[in-house]
Amino acid sequence: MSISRPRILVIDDEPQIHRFLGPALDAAGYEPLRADAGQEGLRGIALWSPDAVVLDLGLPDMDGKDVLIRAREFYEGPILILSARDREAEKIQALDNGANDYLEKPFGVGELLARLRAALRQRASARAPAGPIRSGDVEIDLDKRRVTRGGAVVKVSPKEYDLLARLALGHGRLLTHKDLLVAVWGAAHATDTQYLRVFIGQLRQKLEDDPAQPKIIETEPGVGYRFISD
Amino acid sequence: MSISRPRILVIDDEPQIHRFLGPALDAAGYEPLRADAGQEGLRGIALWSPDAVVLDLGLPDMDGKDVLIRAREFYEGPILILSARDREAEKIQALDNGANDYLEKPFGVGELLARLRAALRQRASARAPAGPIRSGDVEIDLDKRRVTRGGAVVKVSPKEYDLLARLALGHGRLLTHKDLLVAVWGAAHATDTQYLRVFIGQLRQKLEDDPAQPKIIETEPGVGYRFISD
DNA sequence: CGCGGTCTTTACGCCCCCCTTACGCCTTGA
DNA sequence: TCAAGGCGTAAGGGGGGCGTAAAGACCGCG
Repeated sequence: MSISRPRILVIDDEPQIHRFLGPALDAAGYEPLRADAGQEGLRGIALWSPDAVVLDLGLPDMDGKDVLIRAREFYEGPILILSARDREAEKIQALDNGANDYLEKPFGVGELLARLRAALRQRASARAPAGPIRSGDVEIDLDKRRVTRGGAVVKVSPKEYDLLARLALGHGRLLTHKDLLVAVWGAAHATDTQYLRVFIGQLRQKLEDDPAQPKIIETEPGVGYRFISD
Repeated sequence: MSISRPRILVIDDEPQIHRFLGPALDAAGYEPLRADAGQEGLRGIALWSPDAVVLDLGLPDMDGKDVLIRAREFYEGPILILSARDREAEKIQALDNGANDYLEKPFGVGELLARLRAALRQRASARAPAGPIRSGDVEIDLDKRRVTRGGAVVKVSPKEYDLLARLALGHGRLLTHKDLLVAVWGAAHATDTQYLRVFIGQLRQKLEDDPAQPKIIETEPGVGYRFISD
């Protein structure tokens, strides 16, 4: 059983949805996260790796269907769809695109929470272990959004933290340049690998014993980077 | 992965439901099983261990809610609830009693099938992912994109890795020169077999005990190469 | 308006990866 | 026995990716 509360990312452009869903999730023992558009939502999934996602299909910047498809390329957790429309074809399409459930608006918040519980239940065993991620004397506490080294707090800028968090969530898996760029800078900068070189360098200066011989953030030439955790 | 068609048990006392759901499931590639009452349904789950269950809450002999609870004592597969009533409290109760999904009647058969696919899908993806591929003391972890030999990490370049991964995925099958060249270098270099000789040689230098007597990557003269896995 | 921190952009040297060429060995068949 | 072709190995050169430094741009703040 994890110590921290399950994180639920709500992707919706309507403020009133957030206004009543946020407190409801909070009261039900979850930690609500908020995104108001598709791009922001995708970055939220990549950066925070929530335990479940609630996605409204009607978004201002991109089609909710595409958000779903893109999210499924790297996210395996439960995704619940909200939609005002009740066309059956849309339901079928969403479910076949990887959605776990589909609710029509207006919906009862009790039903939403119940469906969320049902979706989380079957993923319960597959949940990522909570707590800080360690690599040598470096600790990354995703809940507190804090990085320490040998117990002392390391000052990291927002972008540095986002990049480090995304790497740490990989758990030794290789993350491609594109993965990292899209997660931290958005899809518009998916090829600006120079950003990565600069920020990876800065992180190594702050975290590695010998930045020229990195042991925490490894380079996989031509492909990407990986975070080595204990 | 089962070869036979997924078995779907439908527990419902209304003949017309079976009459149109049975053929629909059959046409969608499933093997429909039928039960007309609660007791019979529970026996069916225990005897046939279906891949999923569709359960109507309105049954003649016992409350559908109790069928659900009893079923969950020994059955872990997906259970979809059907119900004529649309009381939210009933939905919540059913979902919290272990149901995976809940549909109100009347429902579209397309939606039911889509929700069934969604429920079966995440069950399939919950299976353990394939582990690393082994050959002697060499391990190739396709998930982490990492190659080790006797536990130590082996440095491989992108092209070397692509080639090795393609070979390893063959699982002992012979892969022709053309197969490998197209996979790694693209169709434009489908005849540059010298590329293969060089890179196969480099891989053998890094992986084989005696590169002159290869045991991991075998040569099939004039045809191609094969990867020998345990 | 000035200032500090952060992000972006440019510049540059180094190293490694990929491709290429060369050559010797082996097998095959005339 | 000799020629031919496929295979394996070695070595070098060109190009591009990587790391690093540092300057310029863009904030929020006082």
